[in-house]
Amino acid sequence: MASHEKLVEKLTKNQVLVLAELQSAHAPVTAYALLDKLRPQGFRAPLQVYRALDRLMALGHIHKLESINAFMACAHGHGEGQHHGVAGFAICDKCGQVSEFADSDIEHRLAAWAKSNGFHAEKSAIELHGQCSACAQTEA
Amino acid sequence: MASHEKLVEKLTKNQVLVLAELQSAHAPVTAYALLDKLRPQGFRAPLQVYRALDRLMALGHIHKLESINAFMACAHGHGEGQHHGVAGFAICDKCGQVSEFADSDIEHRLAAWAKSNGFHAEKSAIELHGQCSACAQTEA
DNA sequence: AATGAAATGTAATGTTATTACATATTTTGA
DNA sequence: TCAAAATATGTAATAACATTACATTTCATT
Repeated sequence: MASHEKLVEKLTKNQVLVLAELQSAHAPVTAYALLDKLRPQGFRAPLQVYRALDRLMALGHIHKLESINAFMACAHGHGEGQHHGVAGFAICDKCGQVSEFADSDIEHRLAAWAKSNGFHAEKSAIELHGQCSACAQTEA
Repeated sequence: MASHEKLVEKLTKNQVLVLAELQSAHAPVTAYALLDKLRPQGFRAPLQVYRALDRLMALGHIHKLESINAFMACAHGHGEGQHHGVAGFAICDKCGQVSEFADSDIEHRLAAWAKSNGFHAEKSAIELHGQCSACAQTEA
């Protein structure tokens, strides 16, 4: 049991607040939108948000969608044996809906490219833009 | 012959200047860095750069690296039958060097995901971060 | 030359993110 | 326990990236 203690990450108050906001959003949220939502809870400056976001990303709890400068709670759980592979995102430019997906083939291809080119990859971003199923049907 | 005329895109002066800068850079450049480099050529405002960048991206001459807010000339040519697949980028966080790559397997997997999920993809961004071969050897 | 479309110029502002520094809280270990 | 060290927070200012709005010019076509 004691051997687990190091693994049990403890989130600080600000980190918990930011993560909770993102989890309840079920959609990407920008840093400044988070700041506004958390003002009632005492947030006053961007840095409070960005610091929490940095830590939550490092822990794998959230993702940054680089192409829209917004953040999303990770769709997967964070239990014991949960392996987090490379995540991909499909972003609907009409309605803003985002689907997270994982594809081990893509992961393997990226790893293969990295290996054969001597590139030491630490993180990746895969983002698709277009229209989601619903929006595509509602005529272009 | 005449049937080709519509296909021969003509770049404007500003677009040519921006593209030339990016091509000679052999590395990603930010919009404001481009603005500064082009001041001697008469550029005075960000919008002049952003407008040219938008058009060059639409034409496939350049790519935006979403994760670093910078732009790069496309590594491939733009001759007649040149098909431009999905491009991936490996960005070295140590030295800033960027390698562009194309992987048709990844392209197919993304297309397959999109098809089975009814997502109509229009563009994609694939960006790896880490250390390039040279930097990884110079010890972490 | 007159028209309309596309491109350009300019200013102001909006949005996203970081630096710098001060203060407070928590952890560690003597 | 208490002081030192490490971690987390607070606050202000500023930097970096991007767009809106509107006026003017250029260019292809009549």
